[in-house]
Amino acid sequence: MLNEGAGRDPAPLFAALGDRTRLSLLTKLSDGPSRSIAGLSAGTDLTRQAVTKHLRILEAAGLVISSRVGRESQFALRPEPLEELRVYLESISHHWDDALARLRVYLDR
Amino acid sequence: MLNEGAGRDPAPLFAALGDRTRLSLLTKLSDGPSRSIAGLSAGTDLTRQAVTKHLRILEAAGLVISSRVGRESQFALRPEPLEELRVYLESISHHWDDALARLRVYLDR
DNA sequence: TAAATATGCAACCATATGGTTGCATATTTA
DNA sequence: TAAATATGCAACCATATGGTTGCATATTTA
Repeated sequence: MLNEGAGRDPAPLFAALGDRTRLSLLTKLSDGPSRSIAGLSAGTDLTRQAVTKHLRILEAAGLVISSRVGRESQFALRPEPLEELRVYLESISHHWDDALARLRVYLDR
Repeated sequence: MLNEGAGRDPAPLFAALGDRTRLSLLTKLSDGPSRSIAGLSAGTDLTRQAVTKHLRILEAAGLVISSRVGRESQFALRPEPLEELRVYLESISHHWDDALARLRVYLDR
């Protein structure tokens, strides 16, 4: 059986990524330095408050970090969890490939 | 700006993975051949109906495929979407790394 | 200092989500 | 054929989720 891994439960992380708006925010933040809430809200059809909620969810998942700079809140990407998930997905795929290989050996003999 | 990619919107896929029960089902299915609903429900503290709902969600996301065999429904993993997501996560991380590199060049000059 | 800008917080809302129970139906198996 | 097994479908429920509006507060800027 596939080891669930030493890391934390990946489900909440996937859930944090399971929203178009949040993926879009991460994409914007992957583009360069940190941005303010107003900056991230511009161009969206959502209210600033809605965007703020999404940012807090991303922050709770560890996908972004925020810091107050003057009157604005700056958000920046934290890529570590993305890497964690990448490894996790890879482990499932590999485990599946191994299982298929074993099955093939079994069928061919 | 990071290209959203030629593939479909990854948000629904992430959402499908954003649940402990569903991740656990995928893990079980990555272990080997297909299993019936009853087989997948055994050992869970959920009802068979709840597990069925999760399986249908995974199926709608393309993460598993089902086929009726006699009186039972067999479910098997479909690893392709996992690979898609892996690539997607990788692209965000890479994009971020590139942005950081550019920033560094800018600061150092 | 007064006006403008950038947030934070709370209360509310409609709908989605994760589960359950109850009952019908299709296949096997004794 | 009768009992057991494996599902499917529907109706219901409590709570989570994604958004909004309204108003207060902290910083800048003119």
